Amino acid sequence: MGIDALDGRLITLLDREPRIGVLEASRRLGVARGTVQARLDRLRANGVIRGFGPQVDPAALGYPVTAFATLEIKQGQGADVRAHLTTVPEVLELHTTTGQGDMLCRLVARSNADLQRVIDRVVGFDGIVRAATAIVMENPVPLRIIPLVEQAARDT
Amino acid sequence: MGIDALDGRLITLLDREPRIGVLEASRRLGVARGTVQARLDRLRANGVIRGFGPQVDPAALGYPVTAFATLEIKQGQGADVRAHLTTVPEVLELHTTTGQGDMLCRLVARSNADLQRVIDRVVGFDGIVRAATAIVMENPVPLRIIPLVEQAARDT
DNA sequence: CTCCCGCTGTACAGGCTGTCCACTGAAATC
DNA sequence: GATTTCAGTGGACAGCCTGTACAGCGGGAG
Repeated sequence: MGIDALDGRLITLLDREPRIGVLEASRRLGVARGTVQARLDRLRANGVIRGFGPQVDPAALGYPVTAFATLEIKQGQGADVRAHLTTVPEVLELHTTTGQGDMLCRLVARSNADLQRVIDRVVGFDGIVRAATAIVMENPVPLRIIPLVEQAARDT
Repeated sequence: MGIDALDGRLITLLDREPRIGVLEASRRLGVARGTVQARLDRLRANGVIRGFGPQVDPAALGYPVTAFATLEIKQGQGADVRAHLTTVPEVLELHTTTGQGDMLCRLVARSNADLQRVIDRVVGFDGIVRAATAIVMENPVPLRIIPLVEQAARDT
């Protein structure tokens, strides 16, 4: 169920150079091509690797502003709020968290001014009682997974 | 600088089926292969597509618990705190936000009990004054980008 | 009206993928 | 100690895709 050192090295390698392909990866790792192929198949089957979709940068799309909004939800309105937020393209992510009907969502906007429009659209819904927004100024640690992969590989 | 409808369709297609490759994509989109190749090159050059790295699921690695922690930082300790959090593998993401020395980070852990260990490690650092943690219960909208891509393509 | 740019269709060589097989070595089982 | 099982190895094959190049075409900009 976990991953071993070879799995870890493989994932790390693919993360750094996704274009290399199975054959080149086997050369870099010093194993047979079939081994890499089998490992990859297993990692995908186990759900460890979900896929190799394109990583799109919202900033390059014209949405350089990121914010996190904490939403307080009226009792029993959870499903409606979820459905509402799903329809807003600027909502990149939504979580329900511990606490009284709280949700946390990640937003992007074209500018600080545009963020106001997005927030209005997000909170302009009956089930939402209150919202607190934190605008992101810096991103010292962009979403990463490699350190965790190496930790998981070490634990084996 | 923006993207057009074809770019949008291409990104959406690659997001759904990353394995298809340039030739198959050109067939699906009804354009010449060279066009897809040129579009992809441009999207990567513009930074719209950062890469095609593997999408790893922390839960499948043995870290099914996610939490968000808001940290209050002592004046002038920002850099030190960043350096500290960078060394914690369970910190997947770190942002500095508006407000007095506030940071927001995403954490994962092996269990709710293990989350305590992670939090202790995160906040066990001088520059951190206070921490508030919200544990994720559900994830109704997983990190997504396609709706935004389609919106950006429409705006052209 | 003309230039420029992007798209098309085509061509070519090279390399990679998917798949199969027999062999080896080590760990687990009896 | 002998055997079964499993993962990895090295090799082979056909098929397809990639990277690259080039000439022709059409529309938009000047």
